[in-house]
Parts: sequence; C-alpha cells; structure tokens
Amino acid sequence: MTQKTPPDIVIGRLPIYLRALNALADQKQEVTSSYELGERLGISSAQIRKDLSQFGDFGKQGTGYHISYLIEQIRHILHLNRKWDVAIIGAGHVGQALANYGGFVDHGFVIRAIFDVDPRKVGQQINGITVQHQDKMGEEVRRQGIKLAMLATPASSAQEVADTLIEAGVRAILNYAPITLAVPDEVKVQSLDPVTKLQHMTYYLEP
Amino acid sequence: MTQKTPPDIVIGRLPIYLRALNALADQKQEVTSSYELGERLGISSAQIRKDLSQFGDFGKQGTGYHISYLIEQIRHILHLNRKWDVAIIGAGHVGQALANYGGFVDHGFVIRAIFDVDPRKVGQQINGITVQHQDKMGEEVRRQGIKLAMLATPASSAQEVADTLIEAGVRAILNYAPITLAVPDEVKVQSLDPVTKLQHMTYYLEP
DNA sequence: TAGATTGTTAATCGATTAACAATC
DNA sequence: TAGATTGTTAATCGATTAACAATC
Repeated sequence: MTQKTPPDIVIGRLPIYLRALNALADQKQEVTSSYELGERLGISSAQIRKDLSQFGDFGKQGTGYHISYLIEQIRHILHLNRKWDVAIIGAGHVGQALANYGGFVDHGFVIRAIFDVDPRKVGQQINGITVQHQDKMGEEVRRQGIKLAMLATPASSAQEVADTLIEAGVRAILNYAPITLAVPDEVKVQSLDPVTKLQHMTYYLEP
Repeated sequence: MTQKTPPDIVIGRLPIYLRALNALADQKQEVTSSYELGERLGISSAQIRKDLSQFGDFGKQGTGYHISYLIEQIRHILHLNRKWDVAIIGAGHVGQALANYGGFVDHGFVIRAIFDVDPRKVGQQINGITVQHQDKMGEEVRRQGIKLAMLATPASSAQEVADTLIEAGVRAILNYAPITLAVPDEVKVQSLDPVTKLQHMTYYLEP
C-alpha cells in the first residue's frame, strides 16, 4: 500500500471493477482472481492488482480475492455506503430518461429534484417527482444540501446553470450538455455527450 | 507531421476540439490560437498543437488557426463528411431519448431503425421511426449496411445483442448498458453508464 | 506439500510539458 | 519590422507491464 494519493485514472476503474464484482456475486461466485477479472474486463491482471494494492491488501496469495469483501472495500473507498441526493436540471427527453432510470436508486443515488425553465413542464410529475422552475434551483439545491447534479439542459444555458449549481454547493456534475464546462478545481465533472463519442469511433470506420 | 498512427487518446480529443471550434464559428470568429482553445477546454496549448500536428500543418506562425479550415480538416480526419446510419436497440426511456435527440441528425448521424423485444413497443412510432422486433435486428442491420449502433437494452441481454450486431456488420457501439462488452479488436465500443461516472465522482466528495 | 496467486519492484512504454527556432 | 504563434524537440512525468519472491 502506497502513501501517495491514487491517480484519477485508477479511481475511474474502481466502479468498473465494482460492477464486474457485483455481477459475479449475483451468480453466487464467492472468490475471484485478478486474472479472471482481467479476462472479463479486457484489462491486464497486473493492472488490477496494482490498482487495488493502492488502497490496501485485499487479496490472499494462492486464493485471490473474496468477492463480497472486495465489494465492501471498494464501496467504502468510493463513499458508496450512504445515499446520495441528486438534482436533475432539464426535463426534456434526456432529463426524463434519467428521472425514470431505476439504476440510480438501485445504487444509492436518489433523485430529489428536477428543474426546467419551460412553464409547461413545471408542475408535471416525473417518476413521482414534481418538476420545479429553474429559478428555484439554487435555493432548493442549497436547502437540501445536494452535492450531485445531472445537467441535461441545452448547451446554450449549461455553463450558466453549472455556475448557479456550484454557487449553491454542488460539487459533482454529470454533464449531458454538448459543451466543455469551466469549473473550479474542487468541482468534478464527467461528460457524456454521445455525439463526441460517436465521432471518436467514426475515425476507425471505413470512410 | 509524423508517420506513426496517432494514439487513440488523441483521436478522442479531436471531437472536443471540433465542438469548441464550431462554437467559435457560430460566434463568427474566424481565427483562433492553441492558447485560446486551450483556455476554453482546460488543456495546455502545447498539447493542442502537438495533437493537431499529428495530422498536418494546419496553423500559421504568428496567426494561429483559421477556424473554418481547421473544422474542415478535423471533420475529414474523423470521417464526418458523410452521413452515418445508426440503429438503436432498446426502446425504453434511454432508447426513446436517443431517438428524439436532435443532436444526432444535426451532426450527420441518422437513426434508421429502432428495435425492442417488447411486443407493446413494436409497431410504435418514435420520432417518425417504427419500432421493429429485435428478432429482425440482424437482418435489417445487414440489409441497410448499418455500421453504428446505440445499445440501450438491459445489461442482461446487452452482450448477446452486441454479438448479433457485430455478426451483422456493426463496427462501432455506443453502449448505454451497465456492462463491459466483450468485442473483437476491430469493433469499437464507447460506454456511457451514468452510474459508474457518478461513482467515480463520489470518491472526491466528503463521505 | 505443490500449485496458485498475490503485492511489489524494476523495466518499459506512452503521454504531457517546456522551450525555442522558424516564420508568418 | 516587431510581435505573435506555430511545429517540433528534448525533458519530464506518469501509467502499464513483466517478473518474481512471498505466502496462502
């Protein structure tokens, strides 16, 4: 176990390991190895061992890793042993799909509020949550102490919305808007613009 | 300009540069510099110059880059000077949001088919496209020569669907299912599971 | 015990940055 | 011309892999 704070790229792989471990646990498997995990994920076994060893000695020589124990450890590292409140901004098709997706609550992410600027959307219920006007966003996010937001507005308003969210205490943004957000260092952003992902892949296709 | 094939990580940044350049062009700006672009994107100017120089000499000393010319060059590199047909698999909330998202057609990605296994979904129209039964997927994808697919099925069937798509000629998959897909080297996958992205960020939040 | 697999070290590989001559 | 900015080189930094002693 090292002293240095682990690189972000390693942190980013932990949720992938966790997902694979959960799948194995669902199949009632109790033990796995860095080799088996690597096979499943297309990652070298050495990398998996090195990544995990940054956080502790979770395995046993000759045996491998006890799955439920490793799941618990990774959940602890990633701060997943609690529920996280989340706000959605934008109640268009993307915002609605997010609000209706069951995977969030299954993993402890609880949608607490949805905001939109469209008066026809405000007051509507989506998956049991009433859409509020975006003017209330800052106040409501602060009141509820929400730290996580999913941004599903048009690109044109995304930066302004992000600024307001951060001002209100949000510290992590899942960004669906097709724009690079400018945020302070202490705020994390993960972007999910599908168009840029498609454009990355067309490079490799026959023109 | 180098001879070696450029690293994938560089290819992945080109769509980001393109997006920023398009935004500048929309504002009627005609010329930019690696410094300005870097400021906007939170990337060093050296990296931008190095990335672009892998593909050609697109700039002018003392002046910078002519925006419309650079856009054209990057579009060419990424094979974006044509339309790409796309299939969506899964007509749930995510599949519907994808089918309704105008950003795809704006960037030359044309949704040609939507598939689902649910008989209640089959026959429905989503954004003008009739949902077909998933049993027809392989045949239809092959018939239309579709190379790009967006996978929005449950995790439990995602691998099987991917196998069928690849068998039918698909070479790039935008994967919304929360699973790591196993695919041959010649097939590209970009994954967009929002839960793993959130879990990456919670590491940095107060527990 | 014998076989398996970890955690770790050192070597390799790759990506980013700093610096600057070239030149528009 | 003088100032600005590119493209490129070399240096630095960081990530991955190979290999193996330790040990379950």
